[in-house]
Amino acid sequence: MAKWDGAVASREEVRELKRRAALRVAARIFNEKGYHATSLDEVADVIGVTKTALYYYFKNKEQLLYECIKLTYDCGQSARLESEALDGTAIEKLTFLYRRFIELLMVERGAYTTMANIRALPEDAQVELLDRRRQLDRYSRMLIEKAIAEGSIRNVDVRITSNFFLGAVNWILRWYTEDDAMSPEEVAEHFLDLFLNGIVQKPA
Amino acid sequence: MAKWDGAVASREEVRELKRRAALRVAARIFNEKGYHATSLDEVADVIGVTKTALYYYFKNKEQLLYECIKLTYDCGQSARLESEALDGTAIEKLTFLYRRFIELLMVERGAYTTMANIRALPEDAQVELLDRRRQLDRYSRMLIEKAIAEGSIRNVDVRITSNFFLGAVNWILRWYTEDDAMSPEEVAEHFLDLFLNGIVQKPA
DNA sequence: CCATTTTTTTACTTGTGCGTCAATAAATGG
DNA sequence: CCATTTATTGACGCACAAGTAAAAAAATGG
Repeated sequence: MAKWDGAVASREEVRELKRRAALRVAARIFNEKGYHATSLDEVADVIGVTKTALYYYFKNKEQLLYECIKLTYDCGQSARLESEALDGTAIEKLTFLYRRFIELLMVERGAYTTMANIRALPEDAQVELLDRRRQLDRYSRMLIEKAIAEGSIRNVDVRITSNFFLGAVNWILRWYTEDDAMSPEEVAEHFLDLFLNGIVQKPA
Repeated sequence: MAKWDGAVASREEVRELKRRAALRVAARIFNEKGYHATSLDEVADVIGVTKTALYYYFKNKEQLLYECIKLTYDCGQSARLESEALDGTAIEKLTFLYRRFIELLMVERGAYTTMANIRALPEDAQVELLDRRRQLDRYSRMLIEKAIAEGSIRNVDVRITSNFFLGAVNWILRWYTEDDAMSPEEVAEHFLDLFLNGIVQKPA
Protein backbone atom coordinates (compact mmCIF):
# COMPACT_ATOMS: atom_id res chain seq x y z
CA MET A 1 0.00 0.00 0.00
CA ALA A 2 1.19 3.52 -0.73
CA LYS A 3 2.29 5.53 2.24
CA TRP A 4 -0.20 8.02 3.71
CA ASP A 5 -2.81 5.59 2.46
CA GLY A 6 -4.35 7.70 -0.25
CA ALA A 7 -4.36 10.91 1.79
CA VAL A 8 -1.95 12.23 -0.77
CA ALA A 9 -3.00 12.17 -4.38
CA SER A 10 -1.51 9.53 -6.62
CA ARG A 11 0.00 10.29 -9.98
CA GLU A 12 -3.18 9.62 -11.93
CA GLU A 13 -5.19 11.61 -9.42
CA VAL A 14 -2.90 14.60 -9.80
CA ARG A 15 -3.19 14.34 -13.53
CA GLU A 16 -6.97 14.20 -13.31
CA LEU A 17 -7.07 17.18 -10.97
CA LYS A 18 -4.96 19.20 -13.35
CA ARG A 19 -7.21 18.26 -16.23
CA ARG A 20 -10.27 19.39 -14.33
CA ALA A 21 -8.63 22.62 -13.28
CA ALA A 22 -7.73 23.32 -16.87
CA LEU A 23 -11.33 22.64 -17.93
CA ARG A 24 -12.68 25.09 -15.37
CA VAL A 25 -10.33 27.80 -16.51
CA ALA A 26 -11.05 27.15 -20.16
CA ALA A 27 -14.82 27.10 -19.65
CA ARG A 28 -14.69 30.40 -17.80
CA ILE A 29 -12.67 32.12 -20.50
CA PHE A 30 -14.68 30.55 -23.32
CA ASN A 31 -17.85 31.90 -21.71
CA GLU A 32 -16.31 35.28 -21.22
CA LYS A 33 -14.72 35.85 -24.61
CA GLY A 34 -15.99 33.05 -26.76
CA TYR A 35 -14.23 29.92 -27.95
CA HIS A 36 -12.77 31.25 -31.16
CA ALA A 37 -11.53 34.46 -29.60
CA THR A 38 -9.70 32.58 -26.88
CA SER A 39 -6.18 31.42 -27.66
CA LEU A 40 -4.68 28.42 -25.96
CA ASP A 41 -1.77 30.63 -24.99
CA GLU A 42 -4.24 32.66 -22.95
CA VAL A 43 -5.77 29.65 -21.21
CA ALA A 44 -2.30 28.34 -20.47
CA ASP A 45 -1.20 31.73 -19.14
CA VAL A 46 -4.06 31.85 -16.64
CA ILE A 47 -3.27 28.34 -15.47
CA GLY A 48 0.39 29.26 -15.21
CA VAL A 49 1.93 26.98 -17.82
CA THR A 50 2.70 27.19 -21.51
CA LYS A 51 0.40 26.22 -24.32
CA THR A 52 2.36 23.07 -25.07
CA ALA A 53 1.63 21.73 -21.61
CA LEU A 54 -2.07 21.78 -22.44
CA TYR A 55 -1.38 19.51 -25.38
CA TYR A 56 -0.07 16.98 -22.93
CA TYR A 57 -3.56 16.76 -21.40
CA PHE A 58 -5.81 17.46 -24.37
CA LYS A 59 -5.52 16.34 -27.94
CA ASN A 60 -6.31 19.77 -29.31
CA LYS A 61 -8.41 22.86 -28.79
CA GLU A 62 -11.56 21.14 -30.01
CA GLN A 63 -11.15 18.42 -27.44
CA LEU A 64 -10.89 21.04 -24.72
CA LEU A 65 -14.10 22.70 -25.88
CA TYR A 66 -15.86 19.38 -26.21
CA GLU A 67 -15.18 18.49 -22.61
CA CYS A 68 -16.24 21.94 -21.43
CA ILE A 69 -19.56 21.61 -23.19
CA LYS A 70 -19.93 18.09 -21.96
CA LEU A 71 -19.82 19.37 -18.39
CA THR A 72 -22.98 21.29 -19.15
CA TYR A 73 -24.73 18.52 -21.02
CA ASP A 74 -23.96 16.05 -18.28
CA CYS A 75 -25.98 18.26 -15.95
CA GLY A 76 -29.03 17.84 -18.12
CA GLN A 77 -28.48 14.14 -18.49
CA SER A 78 -28.01 13.59 -14.76
CA ALA A 79 -31.15 15.56 -13.98
CA ARG A 80 -33.08 13.55 -16.53
CA LEU A 81 -31.85 10.17 -15.33
CA GLU A 82 -32.57 11.02 -11.70
CA SER A 83 -36.00 12.26 -12.64
CA GLU A 84 -36.79 9.11 -14.60
CA ALA A 85 -35.80 7.00 -11.61
CA LEU A 86 -38.36 8.72 -9.41
CA ASP A 87 -41.81 7.37 -9.01
CA GLY A 88 -44.31 10.12 -8.73
CA THR A 89 -46.75 12.15 -10.75
CA ALA A 90 -45.70 13.88 -13.95
CA ILE A 91 -45.65 17.29 -12.36
CA GLU A 92 -43.48 16.00 -9.53
CA LYS A 93 -41.00 14.58 -12.01
CA LEU A 94 -41.10 17.75 -14.04
CA THR A 95 -40.46 19.89 -11.00
CA PHE A 96 -37.61 17.67 -9.93
CA LEU A 97 -36.09 17.65 -13.41
CA TYR A 98 -35.81 21.39 -13.62
CA ARG A 99 -34.82 21.98 -10.03
CA ARG A 100 -32.01 19.47 -10.31
CA PHE A 101 -30.94 20.74 -13.70
CA ILE A 102 -30.67 24.31 -12.41
CA GLU A 103 -28.72 23.31 -9.34
CA LEU A 104 -26.26 21.16 -11.24
CA LEU A 105 -25.78 23.77 -13.95
CA MET A 106 -24.98 26.48 -11.45
CA VAL A 107 -22.52 24.34 -9.54
CA GLU A 108 -20.71 22.89 -12.54
CA ARG A 109 -20.47 26.11 -14.52
CA GLY A 110 -19.45 24.46 -17.78
CA ALA A 111 -19.42 26.12 -21.19
CA TYR A 112 -22.50 27.80 -22.60
CA THR A 113 -24.10 25.67 -25.22
CA THR A 114 -24.19 28.30 -27.91
CA MET A 115 -24.62 27.29 -31.50
CA ALA A 116 -21.24 28.85 -32.22
CA ASN A 117 -19.59 26.49 -29.76
CA ILE A 118 -21.36 23.39 -30.99
CA ARG A 119 -20.57 24.20 -34.58
CA ALA A 120 -16.90 24.52 -33.78
CA LEU A 121 -16.75 20.80 -33.02
CA PRO A 122 -16.20 17.96 -35.48
CA GLU A 123 -19.31 16.44 -36.99
CA ASP A 124 -19.57 13.37 -34.77
CA ALA A 125 -19.26 15.40 -31.58
CA GLN A 126 -21.95 17.74 -32.85
CA VAL A 127 -24.29 14.86 -33.52
CA GLU A 128 -23.68 13.36 -30.11
CA LEU A 129 -24.29 16.59 -28.23
CA LEU A 130 -27.29 17.67 -30.25
CA ASP A 131 -28.76 14.24 -29.72
CA ARG A 132 -28.29 14.57 -25.99
CA ARG A 133 -29.93 17.94 -26.07
CA ARG A 134 -32.87 16.47 -27.93
CA GLN A 135 -33.24 13.73 -25.35
CA LEU A 136 -33.57 16.26 -22.56
CA ASP A 137 -35.99 18.34 -24.57
CA ARG A 138 -38.08 15.33 -25.51
CA TYR A 139 -38.24 14.16 -21.92
CA SER A 140 -39.23 17.64 -20.79
CA ARG A 141 -42.02 17.79 -23.36
CA MET A 142 -43.22 14.32 -22.54
CA LEU A 143 -43.58 15.24 -18.88
CA ILE A 144 -45.49 18.38 -19.76
CA GLU A 145 -47.86 16.33 -21.88
CA LYS A 146 -48.40 13.80 -19.12
CA ALA A 147 -48.89 16.54 -16.58
CA ILE A 148 -51.58 18.03 -18.78
CA ALA A 149 -53.17 14.60 -19.12
CA GLU A 150 -53.16 14.03 -15.39
CA GLY A 151 -54.77 17.43 -14.94
CA SER A 152 -52.04 18.95 -12.82
CA ILE A 153 -51.13 21.68 -15.28
CA ARG A 154 -53.12 23.74 -17.76
CA ASN A 155 -53.48 22.84 -21.42
CA VAL A 156 -50.42 24.82 -22.54
CA ASP A 157 -48.53 24.54 -25.82
CA VAL A 158 -45.93 21.89 -25.07
CA ARG A 159 -43.20 23.05 -27.40
CA ILE A 160 -43.46 26.70 -26.42
CA THR A 161 -43.61 25.88 -22.74
CA SER A 162 -40.54 23.67 -22.84
CA ASN A 163 -38.54 26.22 -24.81
CA PHE A 164 -39.75 28.96 -22.52
CA PHE A 165 -38.41 27.37 -19.41
CA LEU A 166 -35.27 25.82 -20.87
CA GLY A 167 -34.40 29.27 -22.16
CA ALA A 168 -34.82 30.91 -18.80
CA VAL A 169 -32.69 28.19 -17.23
CA ASN A 170 -29.90 28.27 -19.78
CA TRP A 171 -29.72 32.01 -19.42
CA ILE A 172 -28.79 31.68 -15.75
CA LEU A 173 -25.13 31.22 -16.59
CA ARG A 174 -25.22 34.64 -18.20
CA TRP A 175 -26.12 36.60 -15.07
CA TYR A 176 -25.23 34.36 -12.14
CA THR A 177 -21.72 34.86 -10.81
CA GLU A 178 -19.89 32.76 -8.28
CA ASP A 179 -20.06 35.46 -5.62
CA ASP A 180 -23.80 35.90 -6.02
CA ALA A 181 -25.66 36.40 -2.76
CA MET A 182 -28.19 33.75 -3.72
CA SER A 183 -27.49 30.02 -3.56
CA PRO A 184 -28.26 27.69 -6.45
CA GLU A 185 -31.01 26.11 -4.38
CA GLU A 186 -32.66 29.46 -3.80
CA VAL A 187 -32.51 30.37 -7.48
CA ALA A 188 -33.98 26.99 -8.39
CA GLU A 189 -36.75 27.51 -5.86
CA HIS A 190 -37.65 30.93 -7.28
CA PHE A 191 -37.55 29.67 -10.84
CA LEU A 192 -39.85 26.74 -10.13
CA ASP A 193 -42.24 29.05 -8.33
CA LEU A 194 -42.36 31.43 -11.30
CA PHE A 195 -42.74 28.58 -13.76
CA LEU A 196 -45.53 26.87 -11.86
CA ASN A 197 -47.48 29.83 -10.54
CA GLY A 198 -46.64 32.81 -12.74
CA ILE A 199 -46.48 36.29 -11.34
CA VAL A 200 -50.11 37.35 -11.28
CA GLN A 201 -51.66 37.94 -7.90
CA LYS A 202 -54.63 35.63 -7.64
CA PRO A 203 -57.73 36.80 -5.86
CA ALA A 204 -58.12 35.15 -2.48
CA MET B 1 -37.85 65.39 -59.66
CA ALA B 2 -36.50 61.95 -60.47
CA LYS B 3 -38.44 59.99 -63.03
CA TRP B 4 -40.82 57.32 -61.76
CA ASP B 5 -41.20 59.58 -58.77
CA GLY B 6 -39.50 57.43 -56.17
CA ALA B 7 -41.06 54.18 -57.33
CA VAL B 8 -37.59 53.13 -58.29
CA ALA B 9 -34.91 53.32 -55.67
CA SER B 10 -32.43 56.14 -55.80
CA ARG B 11 -28.72 55.64 -55.50
CA GLU B 12 -28.64 56.18 -51.75
CA GLU B 13 -31.65 53.95 -51.31
CA VAL B 14 -29.99 51.14 -53.21
CA ARG B 15 -26.91 51.57 -51.12
CA GLU B 16 -28.96 51.45 -47.94
CA LEU B 17 -30.84 48.36 -49.11
CA LYS B 18 -27.58 46.60 -49.86
CA ARG B 19 -26.25 47.53 -46.44
CA ARG B 20 -29.32 46.11 -44.76
CA ALA B 21 -29.20 42.94 -46.83
CA ALA B 22 -25.58 42.47 -45.87
CA LEU B 23 -26.47 42.94 -42.21
CA ARG B 24 -29.16 40.29 -42.40
CA VAL B 25 -26.83 37.81 -43.97
CA ALA B 26 -24.06 38.58 -41.52
CA ALA B 27 -26.36 38.34 -38.51
CA ARG B 28 -27.65 34.97 -39.67
CA ILE B 29 -24.18 33.53 -40.15
CA PHE B 30 -22.85 35.07 -36.95
CA ASN B 31 -25.72 33.43 -35.06
CA GLU B 32 -25.11 30.15 -36.78
CA LYS B 33 -21.34 29.87 -36.50
CA GLY B 34 -20.33 32.67 -34.21
CA TYR B 35 -18.67 35.96 -35.02
CA HIS B 36 -15.06 34.88 -34.74
CA ALA B 37 -15.55 31.70 -36.73
CA THR B 38 -17.13 33.58 -39.60
CA SER B 39 -14.82 35.02 -42.22
CA LEU B 40 -15.80 38.03 -44.25
CA ASP B 41 -15.07 36.00 -47.36
CA GLU B 42 -17.88 33.71 -46.28
CA VAL B 43 -20.37 36.51 -45.69
CA ALA B 44 -19.42 38.04 -49.02
CA ASP B 45 -19.80 34.67 -50.75
CA VAL B 46 -23.34 34.24 -49.51
CA ILE B 47 -24.24 37.72 -50.62
CA GLY B 48 -22.61 37.04 -53.98
CA VAL B 49 -19.77 39.53 -53.95
CA THR B 50 -16.15 39.55 -52.82
CA LYS B 51 -14.92 40.48 -49.40
CA THR B 52 -13.53 43.79 -50.57
CA ALA B 53 -16.99 44.94 -51.59
CA LEU B 54 -18.06 44.65 -47.96
CA TYR B 55 -15.35 47.08 -47.00
CA TYR B 56 -17.02 49.59 -49.25
CA TYR B 57 -20.08 49.50 -46.99
CA PHE B 58 -18.57 48.79 -43.59
CA LYS B 59 -15.41 50.13 -42.05
CA ASN B 60 -14.35 46.71 -40.81
CA LYS B 61 -15.61 43.45 -39.36
CA GLU B 62 -16.22 44.97 -35.96
CA GLN B 63 -18.47 47.60 -37.48
CA LEU B 64 -20.49 44.88 -39.16
CA LEU B 65 -20.94 43.04 -35.87
CA TYR B 66 -21.77 46.24 -34.04
CA GLU B 67 -24.62 47.01 -36.38
CA CYS B 68 -25.91 43.44 -36.19
CA ILE B 69 -26.04 43.61 -32.42
CA LYS B 70 -27.56 47.04 -32.58
CA LEU B 71 -30.50 45.59 -34.50
CA THR B 72 -31.26 43.48 -31.47
CA TYR B 73 -30.72 46.20 -28.89
CA ASP B 74 -32.89 48.59 -30.83
CA CYS B 75 -35.75 46.13 -30.36
CA GLY B 76 -35.43 46.40 -26.59
CA GLN B 77 -35.11 50.13 -26.74
CA SER B 78 -38.14 50.56 -28.99
CA ALA B 79 -40.22 48.33 -26.75
CA ARG B 80 -39.14 50.31 -23.71
CA LEU B 81 -39.83 53.71 -25.25
CA GLU B 82 -43.25 52.64 -26.47
CA SER B 83 -44.06 51.18 -23.09
CA GLU B 84 -43.00 54.33 -21.29
CA ALA B 85 -45.24 56.37 -23.55
CA LEU B 86 -48.29 54.38 -22.53
CA ASP B 87 -50.45 55.46 -19.68
CA GLY B 88 -51.77 52.49 -17.81
CA THR B 89 -51.06 50.36 -14.76
CA ALA B 90 -47.64 48.87 -14.13
CA ILE B 91 -48.73 45.39 -15.13
CA GLU B 92 -50.19 46.74 -18.37
CA LYS B 93 -46.92 48.46 -19.20
CA LEU B 94 -44.97 45.37 -18.23
CA THR B 95 -47.11 43.16 -20.41
CA PHE B 96 -46.79 45.54 -23.32
CA LEU B 97 -43.02 45.84 -22.88
CA TYR B 98 -42.41 42.14 -23.18
CA ARG B 99 -44.97 41.48 -25.88
CA ARG B 100 -43.53 44.22 -28.04
CA PHE B 101 -39.96 43.16 -27.32
CA ILE B 102 -40.66 39.59 -28.34
CA GLU B 103 -42.42 40.58 -31.54
CA LEU B 104 -39.71 43.02 -32.61
CA LEU B 105 -36.94 40.59 -31.77
CA MET B 106 -38.49 37.83 -33.84
CA VAL B 107 -39.09 40.07 -36.83
CA GLU B 108 -35.70 41.80 -36.81
CA ARG B 109 -33.63 38.70 -36.16
CA GLY B 110 -30.42 40.55 -35.32
CA ALA B 111 -27.34 39.04 -33.73
CA TYR B 112 -27.52 37.19 -30.44
CA THR B 113 -26.20 39.32 -27.66
CA THR B 114 -23.71 36.83 -26.34
CA MET B 115 -20.88 37.95 -24.13
CA ALA B 116 -18.48 36.70 -26.79
CA ASN B 117 -19.99 39.04 -29.35
CA ILE B 118 -20.03 42.06 -27.06
CA ARG B 119 -16.47 41.46 -26.00
CA ALA B 120 -15.34 41.39 -29.61
CA LEU B 121 -16.21 45.06 -29.94
CA PRO B 122 -14.05 48.05 -29.06
CA GLU B 123 -14.38 49.41 -25.55
CA ASP B 124 -16.67 52.34 -26.30
CA ALA B 125 -19.14 50.20 -28.23
CA GLN B 126 -19.18 47.71 -25.38
CA VAL B 127 -19.97 50.45 -22.88
CA GLU B 128 -22.74 51.81 -25.04
CA LEU B 129 -24.42 48.46 -25.60
CA LEU B 130 -24.08 47.25 -22.04
CA ASP B 131 -25.54 50.53 -20.88
CA ARG B 132 -28.51 50.09 -23.17
CA ARG B 133 -28.99 46.58 -21.85
CA ARG B 134 -28.96 47.92 -18.31
CA GLN B 135 -31.57 50.49 -19.17
CA LEU B 136 -33.97 47.83 -20.39
CA ASP B 137 -33.27 45.66 -17.39
CA ARG B 138 -33.73 48.54 -14.97
CA TYR B 139 -37.00 49.52 -16.58
CA SER B 140 -38.22 45.94 -16.45
CA ARG B 141 -37.38 45.68 -12.75
CA MET B 142 -38.95 49.01 -11.98
CA LEU B 143 -42.22 47.89 -13.55
CA ILE B 144 -42.16 44.66 -11.61
CA GLU B 145 -41.68 46.62 -8.38
CA LYS B 146 -44.51 48.97 -9.21
CA ALA B 147 -46.76 46.08 -10.17
CA ILE B 148 -46.09 44.50 -6.81
CA ALA B 149 -46.83 47.78 -5.11
CA GLU B 150 -50.10 48.20 -6.97
CA GLY B 151 -51.04 44.67 -5.96
CA SER B 152 -51.41 43.27 -9.46
CA ILE B 153 -48.59 40.71 -9.13
CA ARG B 154 -47.27 38.62 -6.28
CA ASN B 155 -44.37 39.67 -4.09
CA VAL B 156 -41.73 37.98 -6.24
CA ASP B 157 -37.98 38.56 -6.21
CA VAL B 158 -37.56 41.37 -8.70
CA ARG B 159 -34.07 40.52 -9.93
CA ILE B 160 -34.77 36.84 -10.36
CA THR B 161 -38.08 37.46 -12.06
CA SER B 162 -36.63 39.91 -14.55
CA ASN B 163 -33.74 37.62 -15.40
CA PHE B 164 -36.10 34.68 -15.65
CA PHE B 165 -38.24 36.24 -18.30
CA LEU B 166 -35.54 38.10 -20.18
CA GLY B 167 -33.70 34.80 -20.45
CA ALA B 168 -36.68 32.97 -21.86
CA VAL B 169 -37.20 35.78 -24.36
CA ASN B 170 -33.60 36.05 -25.49
CA TRP B 171 -33.51 32.31 -25.99
CA ILE B 172 -36.25 32.54 -28.62
CA LEU B 173 -33.74 33.34 -31.35
CA ARG B 174 -32.13 29.98 -30.59
CA TRP B 175 -35.11 27.82 -31.49
CA TYR B 176 -37.36 29.99 -33.63
CA THR B 177 -36.73 29.69 -37.36
CA GLU B 178 -38.16 31.82 -40.13
CA ASP B 179 -40.34 29.02 -41.42
CA ASP B 180 -41.83 28.28 -38.03
CA ALA B 181 -45.53 27.48 -38.07
CA MET B 182 -46.17 29.96 -35.31
CA SER B 183 -46.25 33.72 -35.82
CA PRO B 184 -44.30 36.13 -33.60
CA GLU B 185 -47.60 37.39 -32.20
CA GLU B 186 -48.67 33.89 -31.22
CA VAL B 187 -45.36 33.17 -29.54
CA ALA B 188 -45.57 36.46 -27.66
CA GLU B 189 -49.10 35.61 -26.56
CA HIS B 190 -48.04 32.20 -25.23
CA PHE B 191 -45.01 33.63 -23.47
CA LEU B 192 -47.01 36.31 -21.71
CA ASP B 193 -49.58 33.75 -20.65
CA LEU B 194 -46.89 31.52 -19.18
CA PHE B 195 -45.19 34.42 -17.48
CA LEU B 196 -48.33 35.83 -15.95
CA ASN B 197 -50.22 32.67 -15.07
CA GLY B 198 -47.67 29.87 -14.81
CA ILE B 199 -48.53 26.36 -15.80
CA VAL B 200 -50.30 25.00 -12.75
CA GLN B 201 -53.95 24.15 -13.13
CA LYS B 202 -55.85 26.23 -10.62
CA PRO B 203 -58.85 24.71 -8.86
CA ALA B 204 -62.09 26.16 -10.18
C1' DC C 1 -21.27 58.59 -76.52
C1' DC C 2 -18.16 60.51 -73.32
C1' DA C 3 -16.54 62.09 -68.66
C1' DT C 4 -17.15 61.30 -64.06
C1' DT C 5 -18.48 59.08 -60.10
C1' DT C 6 -19.75 54.87 -57.84
C1' DT C 7 -19.06 50.09 -57.12
C1' DT C 8 -16.55 45.83 -57.32
C1' DT C 9 -12.53 43.02 -58.16
C1' DT C 10 -7.74 41.01 -58.23
C1' DA C 11 -3.61 40.58 -55.97
C1' DC C 12 -1.18 41.37 -52.10
C1' DT C 13 0.73 42.18 -47.07
C1' DT C 14 0.45 41.13 -42.41
C1' DG C 15 -0.55 39.29 -38.08
C1' DT C 16 -2.19 35.73 -35.25
C1' DG C 17 -2.81 31.35 -33.31
C1' DC C 18 -2.96 26.20 -33.85
C1' DG C 19 -0.30 22.35 -33.60
C1' DT C 20 4.46 19.89 -33.68
C1' DC C 21 9.21 18.45 -32.54
C1' DA C 22 13.18 18.09 -30.17
C1' DA C 23 15.18 19.38 -25.92
C1' DT C 24 14.99 20.10 -20.95
C1' DA C 25 13.28 19.68 -16.19
C1' DA C 26 10.96 17.25 -12.55
C1' DA C 27 9.34 13.31 -10.27
C1' DT C 28 9.55 8.31 -9.14
C1' DG C 29 11.19 3.90 -7.77
C1' DG C 30 14.73 0.57 -7.44
C1' DC D 1 21.99 8.30 -6.49
C1' DC D 2 20.99 6.78 -10.87
C1' DA D 3 17.80 5.20 -14.74
C1' DT D 4 13.50 5.81 -16.43
C1' DT D 5 9.22 7.64 -16.93
C1' DT D 6 6.38 11.80 -16.68
C1' DA D 7 5.74 16.62 -17.33
C1' DT D 8 6.95 21.01 -19.33
C1' DT D 9 9.35 24.22 -22.33
C1' DG D 10 11.12 27.05 -26.42
C1' DA D 11 11.33 27.54 -31.15
C1' DC D 12 9.14 27.03 -35.38
C1' DG D 13 6.14 25.86 -39.60
C1' DC D 14 1.99 26.68 -41.60
C1' DA D 15 -2.67 27.95 -42.68
C1' DC D 16 -6.08 31.18 -42.56
C1' DA D 17 -8.40 35.44 -42.39
C1' DA D 18 -8.35 40.74 -41.80
C1' DG D 19 -7.43 44.57 -44.08
C1' DT D 20 -5.22 47.52 -48.19
C1' DA D 21 -4.01 49.53 -52.77
C1' DA D 22 -4.57 49.98 -57.35
C1' DA D 23 -7.01 48.69 -61.33
C1' DA D 24 -11.22 47.37 -63.70
C1' DA D 25 -16.15 47.44 -64.36
C1' DA D 26 -20.66 49.43 -64.02
C1' DA D 27 -23.81 53.11 -63.51
C1' DT D 28 -25.10 58.00 -64.15
C1' DG D 29 -25.93 62.46 -66.19
C1' DG D 30 -24.94 65.77 -69.60
